Amino acid sequence: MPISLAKKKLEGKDGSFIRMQHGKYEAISERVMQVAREGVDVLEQSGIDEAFFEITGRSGGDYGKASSIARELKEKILSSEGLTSSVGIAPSKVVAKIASDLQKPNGLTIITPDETKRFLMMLSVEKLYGVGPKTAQALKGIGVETIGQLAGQNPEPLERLFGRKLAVYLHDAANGADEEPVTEGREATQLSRIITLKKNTRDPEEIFSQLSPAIDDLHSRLLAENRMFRNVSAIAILFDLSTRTRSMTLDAPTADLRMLRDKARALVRELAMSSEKDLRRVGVRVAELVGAADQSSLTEYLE
DNA sequence: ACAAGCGACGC
DNA sequence: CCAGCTTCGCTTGT
Repeated sequence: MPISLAKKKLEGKDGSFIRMQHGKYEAISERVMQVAREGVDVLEQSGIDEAFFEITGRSGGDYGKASSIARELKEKILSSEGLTSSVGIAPSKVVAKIASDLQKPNGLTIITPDETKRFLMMLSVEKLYGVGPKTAQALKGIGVETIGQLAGQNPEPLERLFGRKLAVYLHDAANGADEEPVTEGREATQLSRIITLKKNTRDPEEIFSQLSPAIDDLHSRLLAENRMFRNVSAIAILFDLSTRTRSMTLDAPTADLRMLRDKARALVRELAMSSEKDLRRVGVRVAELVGAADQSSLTEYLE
């Protein structure tokens, strides 16, 4: 059954993409999402300034109705926050996403099920969400540059090139057969901080001292969210932009700052000493987070 | 099954 | 474009 979806982007009144301090941006984005939530069935925030909406229920699958809903939404965001937004309505998330990018400042683009195939056909494969430079290059290697060409490919050779998951996704998406549901946002599964070193170096002490404030910052974020971690990583980006990581999993989740600092220090040391090249950026990451609402799962570890 | 490491993508 | 931050899939090893 056809589904209507939309996605919006925060724009200034003049249509320019707004830039401002981080906290402020997040606060505004949150208010916009709040406004939007009232007018849709399901809202899936993706990134700071975008969201997918499910409005099949409210529109009854009628694209005319869907477009009035979108117009109301845009109007509400404009009057309450002074921001324009660009919206795409389509039968699937992939197509809605492309549609929303089509007319940039203050746009509203509708692609009905009938139009979907034709709409996709002539577009470059890079327009597909999930297809970046590497995948596009690989596709070009087998003579595929448009979504139409991709739609006509056999799944098998694609699978050899890209693996099962991506191959199936590419095939479905190109054929407008993507049926990814719009899902309410989940909690983050990992948190990280990364910094750029003042000078490229591989001296462990120097690196750790520059990383130190970021570790503390990460920890306060954890505290603020009342969550614990069970996995710690150190991340290094070398001068040639390649990435190295060292990670370790703990026996049980913790939120202890000392633990975080000690593990991070050891991991950074390992990274720095095993690297043949100087490091350009370093970071720390915590993963396998368990939250306050999830605190009961702690008992599972103890049993 | 789990852990570690890497790379690609996107905002 | 870059920096900073997420998420996911794949591969290898135990």
